[in-house]
Order: sequence, then structure tokens, then C-alpha cells
Amino acid sequence: MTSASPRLRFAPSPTGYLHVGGARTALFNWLYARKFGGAFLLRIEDTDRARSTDESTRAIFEGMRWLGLDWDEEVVHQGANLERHQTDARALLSAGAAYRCFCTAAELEERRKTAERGAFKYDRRCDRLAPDEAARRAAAGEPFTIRFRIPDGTTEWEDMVHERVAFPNKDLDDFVILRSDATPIYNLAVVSDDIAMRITLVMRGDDHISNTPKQILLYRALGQPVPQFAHLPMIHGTDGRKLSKRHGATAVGDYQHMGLVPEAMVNFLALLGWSPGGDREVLTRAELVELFSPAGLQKKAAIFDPQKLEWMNGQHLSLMPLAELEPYVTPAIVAAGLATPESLDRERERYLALLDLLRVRARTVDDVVRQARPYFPGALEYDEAAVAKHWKEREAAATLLQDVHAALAEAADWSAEALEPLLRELAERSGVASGKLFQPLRVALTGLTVSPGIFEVLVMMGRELALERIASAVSWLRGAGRR
RNA sequence: GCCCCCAUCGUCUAGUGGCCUAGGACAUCUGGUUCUCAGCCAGAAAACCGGGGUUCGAUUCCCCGUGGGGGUACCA
Repeated sequence: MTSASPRLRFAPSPTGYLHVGGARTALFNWLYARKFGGAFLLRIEDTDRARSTDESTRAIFEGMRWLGLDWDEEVVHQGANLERHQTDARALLSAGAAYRCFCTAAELEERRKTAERGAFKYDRRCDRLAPDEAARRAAAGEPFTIRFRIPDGTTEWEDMVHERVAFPNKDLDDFVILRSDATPIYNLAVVSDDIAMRITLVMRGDDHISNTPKQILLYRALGQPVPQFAHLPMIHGTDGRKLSKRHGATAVGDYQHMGLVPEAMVNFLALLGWSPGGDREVLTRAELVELFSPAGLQKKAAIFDPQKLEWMNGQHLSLMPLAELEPYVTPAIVAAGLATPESLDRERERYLALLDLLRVRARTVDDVVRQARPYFPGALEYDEAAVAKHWKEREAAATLLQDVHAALAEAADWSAEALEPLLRELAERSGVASGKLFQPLRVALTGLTVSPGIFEVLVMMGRELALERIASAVSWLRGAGRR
């Protein structure tokens, strides 16, 4: 074994969308390859042609790209590797490591049913067939599968996360490697493909741990070097069971549409089942690569906590460079009908300042959009709770807001420094605490109870829009808003 | 049934025999915060699954139990 650079792969089957569990597996493979200067390959494992779809393949590519997990080589089967799989199966057959089995699926099913308490194991009856009889029956066109013969002994390996794992071979079943229609079974296909792609480290979910001894035996029978293995813990839902649709969003695309940012998703997923040690938690992709080490890989299954994911997304929203955040927010702003890409571009500086102002209080891109609405022209909807709380006495609120409007209309300088004393004096003259003025004003300007500081809102909104919003609030209070 | 894997606050985790009166983060609760909070600050509550060993000394090493998970297909 040379110290050549490692080659890893992520090999999802295209039978659905990219699942967060799969994404996490892909992420660790990617992290390892990027950290240790290896190659990260993406292989679409469509051994099961019936369930595989092109749509799934596209969804996987899209999910991977969104997460920023770039791959160095790509393999999509489309049956192209079938011939190699068959060649490997036949090589095993002629080398005597496998044998033809004429038992039909129906017969097997029947025997399984009558076996004691689910303790079924193939009895090797076809392995006891005389070689010439087997050859004769095959030549006569009788359908058969090819079964791998499990040798005696123990199969063990040094797992990168579990250390030594051992399986007594007597507990393994002679498994089928080639179906009666000459298509390969998963265990053969993976080994054959991993050999062809010269994979040196197989990193996958630990639900594959019991496939590993079978695959190691296959490598040996094929006379090929056995790669290293790393079996990652699973991700469970909040009820402790394997993550599934019941737990809500499980496709990475769902999170994209929920306003999550890939940096946060990657960060969160990396910390599910891995730790850099110490207290560091909010990390960029580059820091993750820098810090990554298989020593921090966890053995225990982790529960997916959407709340922490949201919190982490908020952290990334606040910490990432504005220029990186902008491309995530703009499509959502446009989709909400607040502006066009062109209009945002014309006022880019002001737009970025707005994002900077809003992102602190946001956990998702959707939160940013919701908070951004008041700063763009167009009628506001007043939040019910906000109205109930701060515009309780409608006429009084209207009067107060009218005074604010009058005062602001005469402001010589539209800056936070000038506006603050102006409004505070007005509050004093009106005999109300400043908060009793700022809150109704906040509702008038934003329709919400939560916003940045009131002077920052005023400045960001600009004189014209701000005055217009206050005037609309006054007429709403005196007109349509009245019951 | 059989085989394999796993086990620190509710959750993600730090911890590699004495630094542990077990640390951090999310969530929860409390208090503070020139105007709001979903922001910020301060604080509280909250865990080494059980039993045996090994050792001067176990969260840490070993064994057994218990619990959880995975596998046991002509699925992947």
C-alpha cells in the first residue's frame, strides 16, 4: 500500500431527493478529501433500475451544488457498468468462489417461512450439485443466480471510527451476487465499482456495517486490495428513530426553500456526528476543512434538532460577508414582489445597508424578507397584535401620529442624530414617555412590533416613504381600521 | 430468534485514569438592556444507564446486565 492520496466517493441511489443523512455522509467524505488532499467522487448508484429516476439524479446534483460540495469526478451508471459486474461475477464463479443456485425466489420464500423463528440461512444445497449437473442445467436454459460462497473463519477490519469490528463468517449467508436476469446485487456492484474507481476509503452510514464483511470477502476473492472503512453514525429524528418523512423536512431542498443558507446547513450537519474538540461551534466551510479530523468522528447516532439548525442559520446570516448574503436574499425579495433585480442594483449600497440592518434579528432568509417589506413602496398590513397593543386608543394614536408627522415634515436634517432629539422633545411636550411614542410609530412605519431602532428605521426608510407611511396610518386609524 | 454497533444535561457535544465541585452550545426559566426583540448582557435549572471488577484513584480500562439502533432479500 503506497501513501498515494486518498480517493473517496459518495454513492447515493437516485430513488428520491438528497436526504439530510445522505448529505451529511457526502459532507464528511468531502471534508476528508479536501483536508487530506484526496479526490472526492460522486457516483450515482442506479443498480436498481426500476426505482431509479433521472429526476432524482438531478435533485442530487442540485443539492450537492447548493451545499457547495464540489466533486472531482462523476459517474452515472445508466447500466454502462453492467458488463463489468457480470464479468466479476463470472470470474468468481470460474475461480470457484461462487456457485450457481437454481433455487427459485418462490422456493426460497417458502423455506424462509417455515424456518424456525426467522433463523433462516441458505442451506447451500445448490453448492452440493455435481459440477457437470449444474453446467448441464444452466446450458439447458434453467434460470439460476450466482451465489458467493462464504469461507470459514472470521472477517474483521480496523474501522476508522469503530476501531476493530469482527464478524464470525458462520453468521454470514451465502449471498446472491448476480440475479437470474444477470443483473448484479448491490454488494457486488459497489465492490466492483469501488475497485474500478480505485477508492481507498469507503466512508458511509453505519447501517452498512453488516454489509462490510461480505464486501471484504468479495475484494479478497477478486484478488483486490481492501480499502479502508469508516462507518458514520446515523441521524435520528426527535423520537430517536431513523430520520424519515414523519419528522418533517428531510430533503436538503426543503431547507433551501425554508430560507436556510448552505453555510449553516453544512456547519450544522458537520457538527452532527463530529466535533473539532473544545467549544467551537459556528464555523465556515473553510474552517471546517481546516479543523476536520477523523478522530473527532462520533460513534453514537445523533438526533436532528431543527431549532439548533435555525439558530445556527441566524449566526451565519449575521456573520457572513454581506456580498455573500445578498445572492441568497435577492431572489426571495424579488419573489415577494418587493423589488426587481434591476431596482435593487440601482440602489445597491442602500440595499446592502438594509440587509445589514435587518439580518441581526433574522434566523432565516424569510425573516429578512418579512422585515424588509416596509422599506419598499407599497401598502402595509398592520400586525393584529401590534395594533391591539400599541394602537389601542385609536383616536389618541391618530392624533399622536399626526403630531409626529408634522414634526418630522419640518425636520431639516434627516439623520438619526437630528431625528432623535426632535422626537424626544415631541414626546415630552405631549406628556408621554418616549416608548409610548416610539412604539405606535414603529407600528405605523413597519406594521410590526419588532424592528431595528426607530431612528435607524426612519433613516433607512427615507423621508418621503416614512411620512407617507405615517399619513396612511393616521387615515387607517380614523377610517377603515375603525370597527 | 441470531449477528453487529452504540450509551455524558431534553438535544448537539467537551472530556482519552487524578486538572471534574463534569465544561460549552441549542432549547427552557429568571433578571437587565438609552425605544421594541426574535437582538445583546448576566444568571438559574439540567447529565456521566445499572452492577461487578482492575487500580492508591474511575465518566474515562475490562466483564455482565439493561436500554437504544442497525442488519438478517434474486432492496440499496
